[in-house]
Amino acid sequence: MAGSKAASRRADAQAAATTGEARKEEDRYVECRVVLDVLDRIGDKWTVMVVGALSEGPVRFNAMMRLIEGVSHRMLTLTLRGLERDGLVKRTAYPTIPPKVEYELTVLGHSLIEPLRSLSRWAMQNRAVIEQARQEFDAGSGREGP
Amino acid sequence: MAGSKAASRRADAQAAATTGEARKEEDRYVECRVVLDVLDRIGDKWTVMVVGALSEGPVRFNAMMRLIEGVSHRMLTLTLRGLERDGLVKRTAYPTIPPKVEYELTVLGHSLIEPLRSLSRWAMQNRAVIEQARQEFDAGSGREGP
DNA sequence: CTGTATCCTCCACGATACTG
DNA sequence: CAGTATCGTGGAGGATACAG
Repeated sequence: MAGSKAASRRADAQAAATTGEARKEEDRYVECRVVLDVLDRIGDKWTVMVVGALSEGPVRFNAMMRLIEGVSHRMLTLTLRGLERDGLVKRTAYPTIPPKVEYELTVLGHSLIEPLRSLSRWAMQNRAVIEQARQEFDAGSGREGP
Repeated sequence: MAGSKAASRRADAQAAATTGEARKEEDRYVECRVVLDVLDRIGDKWTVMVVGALSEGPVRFNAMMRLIEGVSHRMLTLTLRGLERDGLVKRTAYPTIPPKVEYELTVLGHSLIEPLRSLSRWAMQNRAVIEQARQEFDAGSGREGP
């Protein structure tokens, strides 16, 4: 059957752009790409912590440094740059001495919190089940015969 | 204010376990850990694709290999192991010749799709805004004076 | 205080080959 | 067909030093 291979999806969809089938294929393809794109950003450990830290208001650079505990100077900078680039975080520099820079979530940034909470809820609800599954798996792997 | 540093949260919460303040602190700490734990699993590129591939029914190993396009033999195995270990995927081996192994989402695995869709929706709704933000950022960085 | 650049380490992942 | 083991490498991320 044509179109079963991901590599050919775009071509297939283009060749038969009017078909409902092809549109569905193409939609799934695009959706996957987009989700992956988002996950590349927010699936990152530090990004989650930064968003969490900013969720209740503006925070200064050094404050976050202390708040997040374990993040390196470099990674915090990079993470904030990434978020700023994507329009999720607003950076405000006050030209004082010493310099003072505040970071805060944009409207877009805040809107991300909701779906993130969705994941959070799932995680909290199922952490016990998962933990148990892990233990059973680790116990069962290696001795299933005599 | 005591407890502002993440490193001391556990100790603080323990020391004043009955305080509402401390409980809130501790809750946030645990929630963060748990979300990070989940993200370590599902934030991964291949994991998302695997869950997607399995979302509509059981699939055999080689079928996924072809379905996912780009995943290596090794990574697919590792990803599936991880998901199986966490109880998100069920592995069924038929002792035929040649061997036939089917993977499918467990109930727990299916329940993950919902929050994943939540993210997906967000991503689809805001991809244009994000893309524009990126272009503006990339354009603005480097020439903001003359 | 905030930001950038440099070096260096380590491990995640792909390629490959072998077994059941 | 499915799974495991081994090796080689690119790049992510920490440490550090310096600049504005």
